Amino acid sequence: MQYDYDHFAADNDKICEQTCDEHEVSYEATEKRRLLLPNSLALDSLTLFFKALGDGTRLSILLCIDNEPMCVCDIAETLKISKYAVSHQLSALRSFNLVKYKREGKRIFYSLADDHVSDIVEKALDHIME
Amino acid sequence: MQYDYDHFAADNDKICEQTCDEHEVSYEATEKRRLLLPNSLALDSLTLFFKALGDGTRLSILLCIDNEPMCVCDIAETLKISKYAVSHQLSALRSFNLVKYKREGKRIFYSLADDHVSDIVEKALDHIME
DNA sequence: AATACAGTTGCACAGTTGCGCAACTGTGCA
DNA sequence: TGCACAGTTGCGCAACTGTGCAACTGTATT
Repeated sequence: MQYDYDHFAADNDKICEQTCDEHEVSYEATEKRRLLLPNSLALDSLTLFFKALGDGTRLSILLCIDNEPMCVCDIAETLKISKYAVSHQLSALRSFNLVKYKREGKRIFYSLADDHVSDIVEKALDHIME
Repeated sequence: MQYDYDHFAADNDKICEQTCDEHEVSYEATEKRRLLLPNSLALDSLTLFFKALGDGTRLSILLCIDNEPMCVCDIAETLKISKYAVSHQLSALRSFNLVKYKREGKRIFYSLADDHVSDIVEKALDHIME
């Protein structure tokens, strides 16, 4: 997970030959959608958000701790993946404010940062199921 | 965009030493959530769905054609990216049933396959904005 | 103090992804 | 039929990503 905020700003100039005639693109944006114009910061945040969910390991970790706070060790055990993978991905999710955590003795319990993730997963699932 | 449906099934066995004691993970899944157990097919579809949205080019294409159907050429012009990039990414979005299209003369007009995408983007935006 | 366990992190590397290019298909016009 | 435009696609490469390993930190127990 890298934060390529300048991915878009880069070389907008040297676009190859594209000569479609009519460019009266109306682009009537809604209030919110106006924030998501090309190259906007909001678009980048949104991309990063979906990118965070767009990985099997991260997504199953999120679903895993949605029920109840869990420690790294139990997450690894439940999902049958190594503690290294879990820890790496939790650090990615942390840097994204998608999870919160608190230490209890030797264990560190992770849980979802807020309800948005569950909501969005739910909605996405509706889409998948048609 | 690759369809690594067996990514999870692979080597579940050789997990490294992880010896956290209590594994009474209750896992009280909701009706829908039950579909998303680790290694399930639904989880993979969900991952692929978010992966599709987790790219700046694809996401801005989707937002672009959300307002009105657009041809490849105009999308490229509007977003200031090459027609190759647009075409490659549209093919990814197509293979995911996120867009539909119809030919009109030489042009091919792309539009969103359904309303779910807009909804989900809207919700995700709420999350981003806190 | 020493030991053990839970978790993190920098590095390395295999695997993946995005897209430019050249070459292609499909459509319409002269 | 030939040409021009709109769009697609296989290949290749640079850039990125996921995770195992070794080495580390933090906490608790002896």
